[in-house]
Amino acid sequence: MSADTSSDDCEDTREAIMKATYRALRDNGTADLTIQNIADEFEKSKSLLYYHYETKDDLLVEFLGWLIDRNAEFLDSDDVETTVEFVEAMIPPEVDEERAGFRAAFVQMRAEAASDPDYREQFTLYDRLFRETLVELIERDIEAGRLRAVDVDALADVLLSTIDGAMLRYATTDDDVMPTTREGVDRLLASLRGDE
Amino acid sequence: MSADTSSDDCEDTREAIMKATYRALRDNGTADLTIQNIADEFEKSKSLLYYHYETKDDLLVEFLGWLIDRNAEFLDSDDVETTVEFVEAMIPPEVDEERAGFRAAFVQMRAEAASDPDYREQFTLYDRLFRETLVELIERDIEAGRLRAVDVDALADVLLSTIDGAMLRYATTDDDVMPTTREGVDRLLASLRGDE
DNA sequence: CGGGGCTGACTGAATATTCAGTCACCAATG
DNA sequence: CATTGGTGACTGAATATTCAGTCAGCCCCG
Repeated sequence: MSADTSSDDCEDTREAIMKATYRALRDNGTADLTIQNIADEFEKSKSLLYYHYETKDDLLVEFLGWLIDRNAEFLDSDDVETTVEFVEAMIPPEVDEERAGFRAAFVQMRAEAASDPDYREQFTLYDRLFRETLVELIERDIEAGRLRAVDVDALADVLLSTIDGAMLRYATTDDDVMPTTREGVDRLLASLRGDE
Repeated sequence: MSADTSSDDCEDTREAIMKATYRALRDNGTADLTIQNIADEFEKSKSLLYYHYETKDDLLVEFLGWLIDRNAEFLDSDDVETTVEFVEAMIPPEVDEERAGFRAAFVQMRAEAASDPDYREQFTLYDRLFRETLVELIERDIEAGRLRAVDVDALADVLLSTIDGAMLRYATTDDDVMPTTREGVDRLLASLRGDE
């Protein structure tokens, strides 16, 4: 009987704060991700951030979860049934401005994990989840005869590393590395199809 | 007749500052990379940092170049003659504590490039250099018959993305993704050897 | 009229940056 | 040789600035 879809000011505001944080991160980078910069992207006041979150760290922890969830959505929205579709969802052919900003934000948060244990834990879970998903897809492809029998773990790790690497390179260089990388992965997977 | 190997206080000091910055970054992360933390890793005084560099940003820009040069050295030190050796140099089998710290530092600097144009420019050049190197190695392998004829650009991009992705995942998760990724790449390259 | 959502002005601590001055060393000069 | 002046490396203390976090109180809706 609880009103789930009612106008929940609190949740709406928190969601708006997440979006503001996202914009501030995307445009300014982690180095300048200040409470003030977040507030500037937010329609309401800086003080309100402290009404909804204890500290800046609190806010950022929640934001990291939010960002990771958003990334996972790229897999659900398209229904991904095969390894090729997984790759296609993560290294899409078309240039998408919004997604470019998203990758910039994601990469910067992820790099923090190199020195922050809490972040690292989150990204470890994220990495395992994606890896497991990929392993299942590969196994299903092999069973269905869409893929030659291969070392599933090794292939999953290569694909995941390639996807993450393409994202890193895309976010941190001026060259568009996505199309060529994608073509290479396609050829690689094609060569692994059932033509023993 | 100019003394090239003379004791050059200035250059020695600047090198010491680079090393101190490296240690501060590796241990504290970009978020806590303060002038004070750098000074703590440095045997001389904090003021001296400002004697040798205009601002913190100045220092960091020089540091980025230094770090990138250091990374390139991994290729020169081992003499890399084939694609396989390139991969081996970038995804080495043995666990190396020092190199782990180096990767952590490198990834954190690189992520900054997502929002800082100066950093981005540096990493664009870095990426192109590595890509060119890889292209030449692949072409040489094909000519020598060590590799089947393939789309050189596509293969180079896949390998580079995989290497960068392995580094990112290694630096930001608790799982050691290197061995499995490396095995996968080895299998991939093996399947591309001259057995048409 | 009471309480939740919200604000602007403010504060203290952290941090970057400056600066006056020390010290070792060198070169020229009487 | 002894003195003088000059210079570059360096320091400690002071200053300027940024930034997370606080607080007293407003507004509006039930």
